Amino acid sequence: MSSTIKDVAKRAGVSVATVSRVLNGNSNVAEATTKKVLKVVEEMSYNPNFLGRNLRKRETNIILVIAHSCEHSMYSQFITGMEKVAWQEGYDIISTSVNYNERDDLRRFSMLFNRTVDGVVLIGTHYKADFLNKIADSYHVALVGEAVEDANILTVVVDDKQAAYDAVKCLIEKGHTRIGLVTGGDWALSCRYRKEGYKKALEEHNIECDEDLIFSRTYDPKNGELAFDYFKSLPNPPTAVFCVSDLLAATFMKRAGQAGLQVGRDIAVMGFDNITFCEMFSPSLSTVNQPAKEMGQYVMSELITDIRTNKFNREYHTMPHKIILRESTGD
Amino acid sequence: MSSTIKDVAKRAGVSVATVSRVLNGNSNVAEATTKKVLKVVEEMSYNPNFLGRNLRKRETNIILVIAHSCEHSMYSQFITGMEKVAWQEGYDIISTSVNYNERDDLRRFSMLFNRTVDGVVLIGTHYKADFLNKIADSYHVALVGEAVEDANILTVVVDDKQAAYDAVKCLIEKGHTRIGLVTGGDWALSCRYRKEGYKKALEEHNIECDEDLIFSRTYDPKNGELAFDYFKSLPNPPTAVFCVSDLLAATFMKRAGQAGLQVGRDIAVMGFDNITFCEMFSPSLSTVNQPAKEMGQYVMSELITDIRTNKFNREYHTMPHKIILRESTGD
DNA sequence: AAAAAAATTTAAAACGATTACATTATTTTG
DNA sequence: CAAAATAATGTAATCGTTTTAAATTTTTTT
Repeated sequence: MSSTIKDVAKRAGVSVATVSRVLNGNSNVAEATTKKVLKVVEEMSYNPNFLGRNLRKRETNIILVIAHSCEHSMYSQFITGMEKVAWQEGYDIISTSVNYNERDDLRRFSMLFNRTVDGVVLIGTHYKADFLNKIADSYHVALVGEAVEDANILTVVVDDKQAAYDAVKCLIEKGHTRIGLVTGGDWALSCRYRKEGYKKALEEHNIECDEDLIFSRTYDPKNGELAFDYFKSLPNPPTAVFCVSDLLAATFMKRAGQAGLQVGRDIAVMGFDNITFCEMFSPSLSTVNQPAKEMGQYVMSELITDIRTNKFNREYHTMPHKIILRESTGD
Repeated sequence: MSSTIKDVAKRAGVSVATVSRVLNGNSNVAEATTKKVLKVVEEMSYNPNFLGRNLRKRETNIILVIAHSCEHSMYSQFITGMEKVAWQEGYDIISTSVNYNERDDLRRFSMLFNRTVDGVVLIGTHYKADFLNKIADSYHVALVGEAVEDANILTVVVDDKQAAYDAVKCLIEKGHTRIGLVTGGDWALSCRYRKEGYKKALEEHNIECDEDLIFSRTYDPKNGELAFDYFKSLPNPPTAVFCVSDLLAATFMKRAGQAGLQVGRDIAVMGFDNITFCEMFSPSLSTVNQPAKEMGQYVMSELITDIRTNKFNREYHTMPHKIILRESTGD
């Protein structure tokens, strides 16, 4: 059994209060005492039990990050950014991933309810607004990477509409007029906004929006392949395609290659997110970059401020995206 | 401020002990009382504070998973497996990723030392044996996916030597005799074993091992490209390449494609891990599958047993790998 | 109906820290 | 030099639970 603050106190010949003061860097303790205590702490390799500490302080200095997959490289960037700020501020970050299951998903929040963590950041979530709003009344919660409609919660995202607009405009400027859209369906807010941006770009360049060129299923990567097959079956297929995620773009390209097309020359493809693999694909994938690390930093900084002041910041904050051109869109 | 067990007790007209018993499913409580208490719990939407509970019980039922990147799809499989078992057993899993930094890395263990978690699983770690052994004397720690030399700790891995042997043998059987190895260097145990397996396969098929065909750097993906450039510069380049990770294989293939080679026809490439993207690459990547989910289940099951019985299981357990053939190795 | 046994319930003591308040030792000040 | 101010330390309450041991109530047995 590991030693407690009492053991340290006894061995150092002081009271537990003094030990606690030394360990918490309290100024009102004589230098000699400090030394003596620290020596004993070292000798006994004492580690304070945070259950005791946290119970008394009524805080844990831990933030939970809930992501619906930890595989996504953008998510890991979010976390890197969050961690940087959190550590600076004396907080730790832990994470857990969800898999779309009502019962399990609720369980993810239990650490918030039972006070194991001080706050939660949701990455790319699909919880409903009602659910989130209710929680956010009494706990500190924030969203990053994906907004939720009507959720009145601190949210940090890119301007999806503008980003999609820029991406499609870029394809148009390369001379394309028949541009396909591969999207995840209207249930995701980001997809809705990206579709709007897509349409706006076409409109502004006097290109009629052909609904046949919109392939809308889910984010499941295999839908990239299906999208290609579908487009190929059209009498007048698109010469460029904008996919709302790099994974969809990846499988789209894969299928295009199998069908004998050379992506970048025969057809242009643009993704979204700028995941690590974009550069590894052949051809490398043009995409829209989200400043994930910075987004993570921002959201964490705001959340910690909220926790400390016990305020509830409901800001909807957008951060700048960037179009990254690689081989998949040709020259 | 949220309500406590005291508030519930008062409102239900019973003692806190009774409330606690109801909440913990203790049998010695009258049915009527149970109902009454549960009703109040519901009304007040009471959530027990786990800091209090955990302090008293001296356990948290949380396991921490430390991975050095959460981007790797195999890691996410490990976690899926671990989570399955953990949940069954009433444990929760949280995770954190490390980034090779002495100071930070130690900090990852603090949750173990300060009793915030009951145990730790390390995924693909590079901590040193001394460090781990010392910790494992007093805390519950396990390794999965990568062993550490001389670490006397519960470890769950595949038989890397045999796996590499099988992979290379497969290339040999496809008629290759000049087979390159792209490895991460001898500091990683898995790389050492895989190199041994590579050599053994050559040897058993009477192919002389040409040290020029071994490219040994780090796991950094860009070394795949460098490996290709290096091999291409040889007077007699390999016709097949075995890479110790899919990421190395991916960048190798990418570079080969850029150089005008058609992977699968002009050169065969075999990876290791079977990450999600293997199927998305063009051509799709042949590889060695690790039963990551099952490995996760096994390690978690053993670890929890250890925690409960306060034993320290030092088993080194290997699980079956599988060669997956796709396009990158041709027909 | 009383005694014994069983079933509930409660009061109070943990768990391991922090911290308000009390006390003692040391300086400073008039 | 005594009184006041300050610094250092100790005592004990507290955080929100669980759980032991004791007390109470209910049920069963005689």
